[in-house]
Amino acid sequence: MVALMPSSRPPHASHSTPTPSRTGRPRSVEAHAAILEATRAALVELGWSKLTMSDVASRARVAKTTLYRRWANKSELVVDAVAVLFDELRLPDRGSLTADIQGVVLQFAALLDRPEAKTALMAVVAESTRDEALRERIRSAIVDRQKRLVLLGRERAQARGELPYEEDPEQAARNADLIFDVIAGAVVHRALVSAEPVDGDWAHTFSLLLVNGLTAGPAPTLHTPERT
Amino acid sequence: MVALMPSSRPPHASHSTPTPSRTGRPRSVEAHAAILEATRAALVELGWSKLTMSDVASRARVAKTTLYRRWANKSELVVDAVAVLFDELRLPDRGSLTADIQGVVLQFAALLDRPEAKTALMAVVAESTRDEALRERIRSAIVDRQKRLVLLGRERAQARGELPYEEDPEQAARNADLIFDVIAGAVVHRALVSAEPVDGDWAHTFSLLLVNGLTAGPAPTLHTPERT
DNA sequence: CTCTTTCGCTACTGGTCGTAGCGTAACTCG
DNA sequence: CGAGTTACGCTACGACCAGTAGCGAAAGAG
Repeated sequence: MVALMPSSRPPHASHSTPTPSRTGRPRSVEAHAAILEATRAALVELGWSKLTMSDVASRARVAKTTLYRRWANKSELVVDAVAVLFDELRLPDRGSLTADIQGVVLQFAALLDRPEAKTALMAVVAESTRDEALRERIRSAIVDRQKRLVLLGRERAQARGELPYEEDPEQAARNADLIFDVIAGAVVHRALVSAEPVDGDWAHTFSLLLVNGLTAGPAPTLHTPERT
Repeated sequence: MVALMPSSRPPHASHSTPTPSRTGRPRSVEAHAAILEATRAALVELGWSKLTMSDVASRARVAKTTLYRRWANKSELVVDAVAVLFDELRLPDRGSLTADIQGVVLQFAALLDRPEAKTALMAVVAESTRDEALRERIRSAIVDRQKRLVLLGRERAQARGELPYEEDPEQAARNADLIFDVIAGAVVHRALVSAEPVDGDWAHTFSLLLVNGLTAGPAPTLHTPERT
């Protein structure tokens, strides 16, 4: 995890620095948890744009100043509040790569159906286009953590003989990133932009498409063609 | 187009209703264009979160009240301001489906690299999770309009014999939607969430993956498997 | 017991949203 | 040309929010 042990240090830390300062009154762990919980509750009721720091503070029975001592702004707080939801994602072992992908797609869709995740995710990504620190926080707290699902899925598929083992580690990493962007991107776009349901049917068709693409061509290697 | 002829009517219209009211002073077309232009400029300089209606008004040399007479809020204004950018997308005819997809992916990536598109797109989608009217406006002004690219690409591929003709029109529509979500979703995720460059190499590998997926299995038909 | 840091509280500045009310400008119709 | 209708620019306003400052008190560490 990233932000469960409130590890003080400079103004706004909340991740990294496992054993930082030692003296003085420690930050309250209960308050930390209460704030994140209150943030999620406020997201459900109010959504991103109408969520206010004062409201979160009063819900968490905490002074508004305490919020600003721990998070620089609304975006960073919301990232931490929502990040933990994504850690609930699991890769089911259903016997085939297609079925595994379908399973995780449905889980991801269920997560995106929760109002607090729905409204927060896109908003913080939007903010991150103009905030390097926020982008890094999203990456470390959410995105990079969930790549585990792709890596695990590939391992299983390789063990089953559904996917070839890749020799070049750089190539393997690029492919994992590609698969991650395709899966996460497609589901998010379907659920939030197209606003159409991600049901078992869609998830199955999509999984089939992806697995076909992965296994048909002999592992698409890089060509570096001319641009536009 | 949707919002070029400022077609008055009730408080906030700006799309639909081609020839509505007839009497009274007509809305200024110059003001309309100036406002959208000013909105884009403000997005470039300030980004979504720091963009204010007052600022847009003064840039467009227009009273703030005029903005509110035409758009209900910031989100709707920004959707109209940004929508026109997406109409510049073209499907190049490069001789093969893979190359065509790669070309449009690179164009889309270039569009998402523009600060005004980058910061606005995710923000309005985030808002739309709690605003049905806004969601509909995004759909009609941006999303549905760009599905033309998928339909055209499929037509060309079918003419070349790269893709089979689909008999069931419902099935064909579902597949087009799927492809649209996969392409747009993957590119957006790569560019804005993973924040990694969408270069010719990535676009080519992705296109290969997608085309393989489309042509390998005999047109993935729906199975409707059990959920989760 | 002292030092250090966090805490809750109050108060404040600077800024935004969105609206109301007014007199004026522009256009249509008869 | 005149009457009716609608948009416009302007000013002012109320409500609300972000983020900060300064205080005394509390909670641990050594």
